[in-house]
Amino acid sequence: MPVFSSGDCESRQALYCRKDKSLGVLCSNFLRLYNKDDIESIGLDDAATRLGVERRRIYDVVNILESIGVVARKAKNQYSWKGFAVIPQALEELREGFRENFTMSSCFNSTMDLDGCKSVGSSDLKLEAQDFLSGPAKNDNRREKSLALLTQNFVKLFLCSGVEYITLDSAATALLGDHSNSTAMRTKIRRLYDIANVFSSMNMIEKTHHPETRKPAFRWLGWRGIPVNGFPCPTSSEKSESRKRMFGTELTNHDPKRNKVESSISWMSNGSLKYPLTVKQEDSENSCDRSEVEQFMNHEARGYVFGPFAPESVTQQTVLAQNGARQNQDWESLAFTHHPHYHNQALRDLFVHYMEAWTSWYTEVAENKQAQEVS
DNA sequence: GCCTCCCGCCAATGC
DNA sequence: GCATTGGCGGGAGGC
Repeated sequence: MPVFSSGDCESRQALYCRKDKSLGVLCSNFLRLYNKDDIESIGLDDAATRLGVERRRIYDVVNILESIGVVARKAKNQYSWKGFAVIPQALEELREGFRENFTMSSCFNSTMDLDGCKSVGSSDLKLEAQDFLSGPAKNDNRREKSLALLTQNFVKLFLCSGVEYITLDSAATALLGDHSNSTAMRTKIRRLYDIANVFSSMNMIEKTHHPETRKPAFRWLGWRGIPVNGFPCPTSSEKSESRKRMFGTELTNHDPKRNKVESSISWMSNGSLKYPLTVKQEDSENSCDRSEVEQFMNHEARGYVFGPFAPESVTQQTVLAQNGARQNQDWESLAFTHHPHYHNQALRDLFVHYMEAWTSWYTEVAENKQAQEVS
């Protein structure tokens, strides 16, 4: 008997409800089930039985989680639970691996690409697509197309390009390398929806709209900790979205203004590509604005409140102990580790300015808090 | 109408 | 040869 029964559709027991079957919900349930100290190994058959799904679906979730290190394959049918603590390191490894063999040239002026096509906008990015696609040798066809590798490359798109919003069709084009094959594109986009569902349920990305094109797009949130009580902290764009997607639900199209899929990528003749990006800007309504930082810092000030997925080893006291003097240093090192490494000088300067302002503001907040505690 | 993505077929791979 | 793994795309739910 499944451990987790249907949620929204419980009253419609006999009726089929697609939302209950989504990969995002399954991922949430999977994490809830196995995020425990005493979990050493995860049996796929056991997981399928307890979650009430086919084994095939467990493979999807496990492959995606494995690509960011949350689980690791031990043996046939057996995975070990690594936990959420490994995610920052896994993300950093992806970034580092990317940096080693990736050449990127940012151009923030409206330019012409090599085959003469006008670039999409003022903030375009040229990527050497062949360098970007990391993974096994090209003749290893099956592995090359694996969900795990696709997941890692999808994450790299966010981590290493400096883009804030990515549409799935542009991601598919970037990762596929051949946008003329419509069947392959559709398949790739299907897989990206799967990945997006899982990451969204973990609050690592959010579905929103590209501020320029208004097309459905995904915004990278990164690993910010465990969702509070099963629901993530609202982000700035969530606040501005009139219709909100709740944690653990699917990413079905809820945009009242549907747009026909059209690739926003123009390809260069040498295989390089351009795709629209929105560079993180301080004054952008969708960027990590001050209120969002405040909200994030508020969590820190009183100790992060872990939700149902919280590692049990992380106690409130442990979290509190991390506050105080070490906090600023930790945030700085975290920021250093995870900040985008812009090749563009202007962007780098902007980021440095942003970081300095943030650090200064945080120091002030920390000092005030300390003063309050003393008094 | 069409975006989203579940479902299960079946080929590749492992034992 | 059987079991496991997982790519793939048809087609239907949902907005």
